Amino acid sequence: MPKLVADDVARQLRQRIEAGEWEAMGRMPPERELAQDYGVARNTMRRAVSLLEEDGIVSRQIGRGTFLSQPDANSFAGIIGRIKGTSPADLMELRLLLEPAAAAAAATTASDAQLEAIGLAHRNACRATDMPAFEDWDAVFHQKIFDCTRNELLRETHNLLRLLRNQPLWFDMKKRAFSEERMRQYCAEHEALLDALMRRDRDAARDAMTAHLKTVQRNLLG
Amino acid sequence: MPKLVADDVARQLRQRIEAGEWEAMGRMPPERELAQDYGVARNTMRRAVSLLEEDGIVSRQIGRGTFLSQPDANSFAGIIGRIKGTSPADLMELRLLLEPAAAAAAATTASDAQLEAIGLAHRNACRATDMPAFEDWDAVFHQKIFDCTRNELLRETHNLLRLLRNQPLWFDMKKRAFSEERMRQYCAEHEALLDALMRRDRDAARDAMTAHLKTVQRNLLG
DNA sequence: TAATATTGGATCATAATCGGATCAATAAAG
DNA sequence: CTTTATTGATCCGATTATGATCCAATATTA
Repeated sequence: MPKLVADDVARQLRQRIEAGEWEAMGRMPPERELAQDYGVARNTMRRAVSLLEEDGIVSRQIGRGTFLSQPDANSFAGIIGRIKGTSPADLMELRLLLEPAAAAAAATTASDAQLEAIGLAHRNACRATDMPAFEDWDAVFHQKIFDCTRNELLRETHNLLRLLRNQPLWFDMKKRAFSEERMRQYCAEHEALLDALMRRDRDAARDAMTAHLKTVQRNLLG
Repeated sequence: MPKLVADDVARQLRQRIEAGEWEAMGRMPPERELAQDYGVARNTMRRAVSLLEEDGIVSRQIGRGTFLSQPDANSFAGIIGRIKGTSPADLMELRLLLEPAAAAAAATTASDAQLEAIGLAHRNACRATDMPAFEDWDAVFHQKIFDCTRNELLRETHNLLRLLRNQPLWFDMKKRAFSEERMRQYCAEHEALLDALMRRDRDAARDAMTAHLKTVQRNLLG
């Protein structure tokens, strides 16, 4: 019956997956078991699952099983595992969402002592001569801005992104993109940002951070 | 039996650790004992504990035992630990940063199939009669919008926030704030958002999401 | 201090499970 | 009849769980 039983089975499986049926365990039952449940031959079930695989909904591994492409959406560990593989482009996009907002908040909520800490990190970064030293102080600079935020979750989210940037792959990338000239540019942009913060100018701080991150984005990703 | 017993056991152990079961003594029972408790071979239990070790949750020492490692400021585990204690107010603030941007992105990048999935979640949410059912479909609705985003990190960050909202304390809060009228209002706002998405109107989608989240914020926090 | 027990680390052979692949037989549709 | 999809069967290779045994480091006890 060229009615494509496999297509039909695939559609039903897709629905069950989207309904979140096997989300908890992150994997589907074995093909042999599914075949029996649906009353079809394993070959047919194999074809049905292959369709799901072609759509990227599941991935199969010999000897292990068939796994949902979005495993452990419901566990912190699973999220962390997947977050570790994110691309620099994605990360910069998220920074552009969070950091300007943090800068704006900092402009109004920062204490004088916190502003001084930001200034110190800025001056130390400008004094740096090699890439690792600059990167360290740059990280402190951005971190201190988030510290001014009253939002603990925002701070921790930034912490998460900072950890990602410390992974080996990132280090190489930053090293390639580093140059004396760019470091001077970053310092100038930090300076402008710091000025805005000290003037308590929300909008200027937001704009300065946005401009700075776009520079970084351009340098890193072209 | 390749049923991934080790993964399963590891998940259960992780839960017991997070529940603070062995926090007092700072260490876990011996592998041999745990293996017997769970009715698995010691090799399997070893693999399960190894998974915890890889995540930095525990550390093992020959001849001494397996010890709980306290969350470090610069580890993913530490960040997660602190994130779990964040306040609803902080969380809503972060949602207001991320979700409007995601909605705007979705307006331009969503495929027709994805829009259909969002619509399906919306209709199901409107049909819901009790709070848990509505919450489930509401979660799917927002999730599907992030799925349209091309940014994996953004999706996972939203996953993280969604997980936070699933914690028991949040559940009580949402239950108190729930009412038929509010559910209808949410549905209307979802409708407006969905309209904007289908019109491919970035700005309208962003504004609709912002308006919706401000409503939620008002209802939840007063 | 010395002997013993406990605990994690490591390896091995065995068996079970699972996806991958192929083939001949059968049935349905053009 | 030709084409195509399904079936049922069989084998393969990869992965995993098990049970057993030994090693190495630490803790406990005599």
